[in-house]
Amino acid sequence: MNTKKKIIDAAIMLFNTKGYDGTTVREIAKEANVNVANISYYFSGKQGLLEYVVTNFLEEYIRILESAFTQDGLSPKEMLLVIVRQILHYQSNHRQLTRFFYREISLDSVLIREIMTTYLVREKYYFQTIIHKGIQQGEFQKVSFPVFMVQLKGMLQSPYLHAQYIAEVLYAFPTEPYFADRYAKEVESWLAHALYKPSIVPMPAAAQF
Amino acid sequence: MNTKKKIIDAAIMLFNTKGYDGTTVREIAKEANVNVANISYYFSGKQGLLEYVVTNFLEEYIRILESAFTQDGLSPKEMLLVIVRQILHYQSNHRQLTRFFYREISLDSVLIREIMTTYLVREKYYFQTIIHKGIQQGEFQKVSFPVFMVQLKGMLQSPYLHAQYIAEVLYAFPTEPYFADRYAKEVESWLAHALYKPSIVPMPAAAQF
Amino acid sequence: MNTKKKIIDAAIMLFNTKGYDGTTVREIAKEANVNVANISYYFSGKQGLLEYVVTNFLEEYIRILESAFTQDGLSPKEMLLVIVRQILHYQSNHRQLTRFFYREISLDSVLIREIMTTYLVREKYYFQTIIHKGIQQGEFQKVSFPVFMVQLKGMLQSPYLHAQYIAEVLYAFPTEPYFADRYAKEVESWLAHALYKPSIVPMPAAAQF
Amino acid sequence: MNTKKKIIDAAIMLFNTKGYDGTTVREIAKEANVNVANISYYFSGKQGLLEYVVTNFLEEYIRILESAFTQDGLSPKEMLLVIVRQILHYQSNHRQLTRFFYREISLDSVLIREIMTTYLVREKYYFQTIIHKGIQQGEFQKVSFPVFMVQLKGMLQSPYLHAQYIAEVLYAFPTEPYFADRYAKEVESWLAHALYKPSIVPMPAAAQF
DNA sequence: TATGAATGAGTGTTCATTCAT
DNA sequence: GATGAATGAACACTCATTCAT
Repeated sequence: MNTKKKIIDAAIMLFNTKGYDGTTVREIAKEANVNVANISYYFSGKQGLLEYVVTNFLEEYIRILESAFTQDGLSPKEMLLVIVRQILHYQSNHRQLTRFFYREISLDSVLIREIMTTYLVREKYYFQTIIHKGIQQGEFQKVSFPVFMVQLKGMLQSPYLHAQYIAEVLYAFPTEPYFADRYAKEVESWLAHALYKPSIVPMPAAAQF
Repeated sequence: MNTKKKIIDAAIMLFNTKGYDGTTVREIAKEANVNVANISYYFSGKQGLLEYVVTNFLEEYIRILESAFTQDGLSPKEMLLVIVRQILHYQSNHRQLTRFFYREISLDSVLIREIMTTYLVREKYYFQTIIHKGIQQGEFQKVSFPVFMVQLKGMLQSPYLHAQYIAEVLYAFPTEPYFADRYAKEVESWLAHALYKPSIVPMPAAAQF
Repeated sequence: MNTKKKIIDAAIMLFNTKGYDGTTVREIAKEANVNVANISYYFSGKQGLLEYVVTNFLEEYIRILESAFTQDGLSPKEMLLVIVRQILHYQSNHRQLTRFFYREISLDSVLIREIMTTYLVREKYYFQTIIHKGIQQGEFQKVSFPVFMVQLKGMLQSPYLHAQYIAEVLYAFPTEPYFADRYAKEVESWLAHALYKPSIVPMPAAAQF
Repeated sequence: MNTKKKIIDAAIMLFNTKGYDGTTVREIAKEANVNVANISYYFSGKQGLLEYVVTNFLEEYIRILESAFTQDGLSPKEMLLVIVRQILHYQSNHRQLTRFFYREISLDSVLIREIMTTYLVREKYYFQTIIHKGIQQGEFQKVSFPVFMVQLKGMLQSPYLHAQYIAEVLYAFPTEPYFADRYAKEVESWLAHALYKPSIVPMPAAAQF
């Protein structure tokens, strides 16, 4: 494996474990088994490494939204479902990066925010368009978009932000399919409950057991 | 205002804004308008200050659970509702502390975790007992407790973890009653949907508009 | 016991154990069970406490020299013997202070030196006068005074400077009479050998066993 | 000259002048004309620098003992004489290090002591073996080994511990050959007097003038 | 006399980064 | 590309001391 990749992997692992400020470039270099100076060489410093990692995550995240959004023949309901499923899937394949990202982005770091804003505005555009279309087409109820988005984000990020709590207090295993599937079902159930017109509300997920 | 209190307030503000590792004791001292040495004098160092702040938050949080739990004549459903409302209320009165706490606790800091574990285990006990009682009494459906807890935490914490996003991207105002009330209603709606027996599921909150 | 005395005792103990620079006023105050501010109050600071302690030691030390020097009817030989015995006796009654003093005085501290010089010059005067008188009167051989003084100081101070070494490596007990007496005899034996005219050289102490 | 060496030299000079605790790393760095961080870089901190310097001194010291000890054809008397002369010679070539070392070792620093003990035990072994052999072979009188060692150490170290006193009070010059030679002769004279069988006691050194 | 609160200066150490090789 | 040496700035913390009470 090449130096650049080794640095990225080590950085994601350590940023996740100890936070960005709590991680030193020397730790990253040691974990990656490369010389410290390479971090400045490849990413022009620690900040650059963070931006690289964050940007990569966001690129992929937006790609998911975009691809579902531009897919033909999908109703708003189906589109939303595809997005939620793919996001959950992508996140579970990049657990460390996801967890780090969701924690660190809430920091008021000016530099990170400049990168973030672009992507978050695009994210908002996609979701808002889908929701509005769904309401116009009568598929969705009239919901408050901000409230819906905050709830959705909470639902999607919670298993990652509480990864340690889940394992050490609840004794559940977020990495195993059972928990992930069960959680995904509940999210979809909430989605149906919160958005869909009453006529089409399915039985709550919990009631299916 | 006395020195100790000034330090605590400045610390909560800065920890929230820049994270624990991203905040220096000198910044805290400057913000609090006191001498740096006082932080070590009163809290035996930066780490001690963090522990003090975190412990205080948890004490209050557990007190809410405990008080609802020991209140006579409440059904599981009512108990849960009281708890959720009081937590949301307490959180909105301590926005900065709440936001900082929910972000920072996910870090693998050994020292913090020792404090955390005690409280989280107690928190689990209260919720688990309520849920189990509700199921036994036929008020609640049979739900997976871990999955429920992760969802609940996501719901309760999301407005704080995304405070900046809400303000700067969604242009909503989490500090104003409208958003808070609306959000609280949706959380209660989700709670009803996820937990209550189908027969008693109310119309979705969104449908009421 | 009053505050001042408690501070002095604690200071001597700690200065001896950890050195002057290695001891903090807070440690002294804690050991003495008094408030820190009292040290500044009674001795105008740490430096003042040191000077007080050192001065006291030197006062007593010079008093021994003076008293033997002004005693009537003593030959130089007898005078020297009285002095050596009394110094050894005084030192063994103030082990910690002695040990600390002999170590710390070699430091090039300007402030301490000002105090020291006065006393050391007087010390030199007494010894030099005795030695010269002894030589003139034919009791002593013609010795180099500086060389003699350096040797004498080495002999007198060695058990204190190597207190720990004696106990932990040689497994001897400098505090017990046996070692002290034996050591005193050897010092006197060396004194006789180094100073006295050949005709009056006694059998070496060691040969008496 | 390279950075590491420059730091060592500056440290020895300053440790000798102001003591270990009285010297700051910044002073060392300034004296050595290097950046402060280099001290941590090369010696992992101030304590490490001390250990490095002390260890080096002890290594050389033990080497002297060992080399005389393993030299063929030397009687105990000759062996002791060789050792004493070489130690005095080595010390006079490393005056600052010697002086600092003899002063600082008497401090009860735990870390330093761990290093010391090993070497001091070996030192004891060499001297004890020589003395015992000398007694068995009838060359030496029966002396108390601990008392002898304490006297010997006093004799060997005194010129260094009182360097300043010698210069500023006695107006002698310990660095010049005259004083050093004269002092060495007296030490050897004491050695002969204290150890050798009466039949072979030479005239006291002082009597030769 | 005696004290707890508070301070400014200075402590050893660690930081991300640079640069010649 | 990659490295070890070196740096200046910043870090948390401790120091002796002061002062109102």
